[in-house]
Amino acid sequence: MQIVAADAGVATGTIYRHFPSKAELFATVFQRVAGQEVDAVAAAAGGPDSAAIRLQRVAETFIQRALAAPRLAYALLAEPVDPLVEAERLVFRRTYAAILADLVDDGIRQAAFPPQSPDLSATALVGLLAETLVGPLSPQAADPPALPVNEFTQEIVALCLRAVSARSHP
Amino acid sequence: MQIVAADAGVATGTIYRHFPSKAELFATVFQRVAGQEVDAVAAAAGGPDSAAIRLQRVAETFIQRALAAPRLAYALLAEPVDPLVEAERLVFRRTYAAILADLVDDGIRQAAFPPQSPDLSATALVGLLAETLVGPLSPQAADPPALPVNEFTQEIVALCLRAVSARSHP
DNA sequence: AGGTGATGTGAATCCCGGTTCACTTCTTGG
DNA sequence: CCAAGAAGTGAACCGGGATTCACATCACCT
Repeated sequence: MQIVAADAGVATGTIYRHFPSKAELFATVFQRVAGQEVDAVAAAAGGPDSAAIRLQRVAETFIQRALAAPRLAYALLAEPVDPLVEAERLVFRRTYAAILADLVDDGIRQAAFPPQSPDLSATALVGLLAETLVGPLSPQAADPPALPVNEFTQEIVALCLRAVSARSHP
Repeated sequence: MQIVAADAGVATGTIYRHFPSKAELFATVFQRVAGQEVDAVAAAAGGPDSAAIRLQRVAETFIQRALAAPRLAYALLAEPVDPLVEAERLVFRRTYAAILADLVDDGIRQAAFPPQSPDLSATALVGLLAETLVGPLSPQAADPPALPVNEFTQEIVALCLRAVSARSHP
């Protein structure tokens, strides 16, 4: 809190005129920033295109934004935080999942995707995206990425699309 | 530490005869327990069967063990922990990923799976499994599961298999 | 101008639980 | 049976950092 106050150019006590506790301050910040990310992804999920195309766009948006702001993405996805912030993170992930669930639902209705639980598939996609990104984002993991960014993105997109699409050989 | 000591029937100081700090004690416990889980999954990954069948077995093993010991699974996968334990968790996830990467690699060589980065796909599978399970495992989330256990398991297995398998319509 | 409430200040407080340590008790090899 | 070291004890210590609060300043209204 000392550092936050100094950074903001105010005294420590001043923070407590606006936020009841460190946890709530951090949760509020998380909420705002996460909201912007959600908005970007929600925008990518819209449009008149097929579910597959929209899913591709969502995944690309998610990945590109994460790679463009790795520290932020790491904070939003994986950094250890207060329980109150962790609760906010859960909401954040659920919101992503809700967007994806709608998308998957559309795909099923268009018969582009086979029957499946939209909620479960959406959750799986969130986990898939988050886990594949946490590696490269992790601040100390400075080892050079195994794949060039473009290939990396396309691989993950392919995984997402396959996961919810029909297989050739059941 | 007080509680751990009381639980173990020893004095607090005694713990420090065996472990240099709380973090290292917890990390050691995590390591041991995680090791058992990894062994179980590694066993499921072996055998003479096709990569797809083995992947199915791995996923089923992972899911069933998690659902059988939800609290433990939650602790291993998602519960907030000391940084040192978090590092152990990273190793744990990487170990799972390594097992799966071998499996995916086999599948590609058998031409059962299309070309893809085994490491990336394996990481994706770990994320997919972890995220779909964290919901039901989360201790406070006592809402009745949307799907019966069997269907839940089969859905997740299907997602895993599809994610690494060929699609009918590219 | 004067009063009143909101806002700012930052050193001091307070709390919490991990860790220590002087002492006791057990174990083991000679 | 006796050192001498290992293991056990638990009350007290201690550090760190979030939070408080008595006081100063500001903004705004009459």
